[in-house]
Amino acid sequence: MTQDGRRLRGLRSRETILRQAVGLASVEGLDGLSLGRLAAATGVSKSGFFAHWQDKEQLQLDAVEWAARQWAERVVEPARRAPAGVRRVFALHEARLTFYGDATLPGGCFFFAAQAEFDDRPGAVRDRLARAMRDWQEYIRRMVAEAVTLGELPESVDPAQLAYEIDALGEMVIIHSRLHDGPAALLYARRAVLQRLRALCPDPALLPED
Amino acid sequence: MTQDGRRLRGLRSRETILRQAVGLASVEGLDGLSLGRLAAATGVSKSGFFAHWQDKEQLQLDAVEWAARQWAERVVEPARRAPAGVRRVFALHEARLTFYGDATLPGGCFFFAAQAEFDDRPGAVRDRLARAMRDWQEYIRRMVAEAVTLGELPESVDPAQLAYEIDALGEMVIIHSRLHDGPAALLYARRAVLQRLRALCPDPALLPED
DNA sequence: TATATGAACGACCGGTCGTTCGTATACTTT
DNA sequence: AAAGTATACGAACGACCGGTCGTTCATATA
Repeated sequence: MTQDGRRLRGLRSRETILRQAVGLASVEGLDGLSLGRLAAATGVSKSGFFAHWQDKEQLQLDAVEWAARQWAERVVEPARRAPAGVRRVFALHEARLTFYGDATLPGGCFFFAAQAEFDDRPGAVRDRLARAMRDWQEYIRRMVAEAVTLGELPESVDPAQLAYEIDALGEMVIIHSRLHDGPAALLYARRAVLQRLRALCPDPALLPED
Repeated sequence: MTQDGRRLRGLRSRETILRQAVGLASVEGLDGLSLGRLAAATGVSKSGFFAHWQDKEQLQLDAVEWAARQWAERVVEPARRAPAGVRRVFALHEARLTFYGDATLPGGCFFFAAQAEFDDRPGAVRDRLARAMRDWQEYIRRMVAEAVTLGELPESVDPAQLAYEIDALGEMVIIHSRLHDGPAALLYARRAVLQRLRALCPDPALLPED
């Protein structure tokens, strides 16, 4: 397995293409993104794609994979630096809002655009997106359950219920900020989850006041 | 300006086309919907559309109008039968969930699909969708403010904040139910708003327990 | 040095897109 | 009855779609 400049070059452009694809897909959707426009944006010829992927769907699947990795690095990982329990739950929510606020992706959120597009379109991409959503939802639930175990949230809390609320309040920032409220949507989403957690937590001092 | 049979026929097919267009757009998006598929679904020839609309964008704008009227009839209007105040706020939320649960539109929600598609695409359609969203958000705020006036919600409530929460928790039912939770998403959304309102309301007995 | 391989290209395929045009027909107005 | 108008059609358009093809070039291996 010696070093091969060709493969290295290939990996590099593969990475470049996927990064561009995720960015563009956050705006135009994963299917709305055409190979022609992606080619223009990356400087690669349209036919050059097919040296890396056998068809558009394979590229889409790899784009989902890339976006999932980015989400793990930029949202999940930073939140792990907060102490376990209710603070980590809120840190997860805040990390997402920071990710949105930083405008890392031009369209705001890859998964929002992709899921809205594929929720009614059966196929491998939809299945992969559904899995990503399940994993994410499952992760929030686990953080909530951990907070319950630590006594920082009451036993009466249903982790699935709270996970839905946190995700919904966070995700809708995309539409609201772009189409209506502007940056205020970030504040609404932040405050909604914060006050919800503070109301539940036996020791609200663990969380910021506002 | 009598309604001759000729014009009547025109109005009828216009209505048929718009109904179909809104239904299809709730699945494939407002732009993802192609005139060819719309023609196949309505039995009208592709070129026949141009007797009613000068181009696709005009049809899209009329589709938004049609969807807004449907929303007013199926969501806003039913909620007006509930007594003003916090009960009407919750009735509004419940009417939306009923609309979703009844699967009136095959894709769940026209506005969700359309807004996710157009939030980054400047133009007349985006502006019209933004106005629809502003009106809807404004309406929720007014209902919340009314509840405050009636003393059924505390003065400390920020109507814009609460309106964001109610809309976000309701809207995300579309993605969650289709891609992840199934019907449970409806329950999560219902309970989230119900408990939020009950916690705020000085007289929780105005609202159902669960 | 000779051979093999991966990356990338330009040209081109059949098909679908939104749109235009000319035409036919049914109804309304004069 | 004649003229005008609204509805709808089929044929055809240029642009773009995803995808295939044969080829070139740089690099790696024998």
